[in-house]
Amino acid sequence: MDATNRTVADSLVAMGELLEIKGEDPFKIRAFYRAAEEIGRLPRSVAGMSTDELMEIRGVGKAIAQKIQEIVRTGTFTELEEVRGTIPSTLIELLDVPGIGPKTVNRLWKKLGILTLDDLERAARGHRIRAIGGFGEKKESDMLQAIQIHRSRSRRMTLLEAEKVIAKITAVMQPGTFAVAGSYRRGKSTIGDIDIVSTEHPQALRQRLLAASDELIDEGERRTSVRVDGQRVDIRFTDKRQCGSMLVYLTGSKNFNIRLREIAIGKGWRINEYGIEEREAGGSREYETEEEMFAALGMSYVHPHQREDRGEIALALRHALPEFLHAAEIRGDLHVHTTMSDGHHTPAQIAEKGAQKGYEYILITDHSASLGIAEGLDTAGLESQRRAIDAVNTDSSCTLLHGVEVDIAADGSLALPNSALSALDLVIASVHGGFRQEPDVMTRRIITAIENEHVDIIGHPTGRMLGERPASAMDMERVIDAAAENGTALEINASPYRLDLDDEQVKNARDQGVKLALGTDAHDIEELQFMRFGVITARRGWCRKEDILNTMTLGELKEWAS
DNA sequence: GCCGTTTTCGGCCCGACTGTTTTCAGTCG
Repeated sequence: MDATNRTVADSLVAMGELLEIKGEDPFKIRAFYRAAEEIGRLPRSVAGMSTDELMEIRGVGKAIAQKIQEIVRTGTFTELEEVRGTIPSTLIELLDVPGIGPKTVNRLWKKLGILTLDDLERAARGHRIRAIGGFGEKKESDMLQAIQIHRSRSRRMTLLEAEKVIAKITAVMQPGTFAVAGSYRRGKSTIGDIDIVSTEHPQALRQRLLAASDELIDEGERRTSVRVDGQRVDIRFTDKRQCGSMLVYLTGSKNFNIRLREIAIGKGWRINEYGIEEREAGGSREYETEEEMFAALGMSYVHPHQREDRGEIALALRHALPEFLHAAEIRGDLHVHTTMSDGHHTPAQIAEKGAQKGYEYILITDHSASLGIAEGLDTAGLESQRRAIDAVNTDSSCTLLHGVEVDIAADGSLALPNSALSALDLVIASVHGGFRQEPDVMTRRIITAIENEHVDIIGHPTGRMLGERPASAMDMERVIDAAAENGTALEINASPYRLDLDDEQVKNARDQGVKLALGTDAHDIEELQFMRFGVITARRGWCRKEDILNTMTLGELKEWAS
């Protein structure tokens, strides 16, 4: 995201958090969060936008538009600094502790002078919390436990980690009685917790759930929450007749559900997880499937991958949702390593696995020699690899294309000469070091690579490693424009540790007519299965078949590259 | 603070679960 937009969004969120602690009007607070969210996903930089232009952004009115302009100029805004003068900013950290909200933070601060996590821990250990009205012993010990959980906070799961947790918990559930919902079902790149809908009886499932989990967080008649491998799992119990509304509710996203409920209000209805009620008449309807519920709202079915309130609801109401990419349309993998750099398998083994998967082609892209972390190929190495690939291709239903993943140096130059690159079928260029350059330097570095006529695809464009390394700061709008101008594709790196570009960047690139290339970055033939994560990310980025290089036939792909 | 196919004022999604102040506020998703 643009660095300025990040600053603006962060300031607006900080304002919201401080106002919550202050006890301001919840709707005013939500307005700040909503505006921050919209700014965060905006492809354009807000720097330099006029008040009128800013007010065209959803959730931005005159007041916030002026605050945004002030943040662009000064890095903050007057009201935020004023609130900071009355409410210590350190209190925001306390909001992250599970079970502690703004009201609690306010009282802890005013009554006990608690400003930090350490203050809170000392107060709880010293049994000073229970002295305030409204808090008892249980609350005190819960807080101590919550502080521990917060400190050892397990970061958000990758999709692979989420699948391990899901496998563990659903192993004790009866086949056909459950469905996984939540952000996993929507295919988000990282997952905070697991949500499951179950039609079993809570009491019947209780013992099995306990046996499969580390800890019971809480349980009621309709919901049980447990911890598995340090991660929260919520199981929501429902009747088969209400499965549809429960799945919609539990799948989210939150903003998508809010929009659905607003639509229902316009019709005089109320949506909840049990179905749709008529506000006046009091009648209610149940939906066994999601499809029936969408139909009742007068919309086409919205697939979970699109349920983010990014414009899909308006299209569904007009029955104008496009057909998005399907996994079956993928004809090959466009980023795979072999033993000739840091991969574990030979070209022959990769071709065999590709054939098993029904692929028409796989693009072999070993690292270039400059790269310190991996044994890379120089010009001579590429020539010998060409012979190895030709030999495999004489006898394989899956054609190996010869490419390279050439390193983009700090100044944007490439680690192999153009003469070597021109002999290849396709060239990926990627950044593998110096991730923390100044945004403008990084932007120019990538654009320089995009402008090289031999470069076909920019690999993992932001360099992020989920939970490990943030995306490099750069002006993605300029990168996308340059890719569009030069006909260079951007990669959707399908590795569950990367998923780079992310879904929103994919959508922005797609909207500008940039082609996207799906590559697993496999270093082992088992990792070719990561393609499914790339397909999901492409779908979340609203890609249709024609936006994706990998849906081309071998002939079309060669034609595109030449 | 935002917003408008009843509205420029008066709304703003909806419910589960917990602890504790026994009827509900706070937190969470």
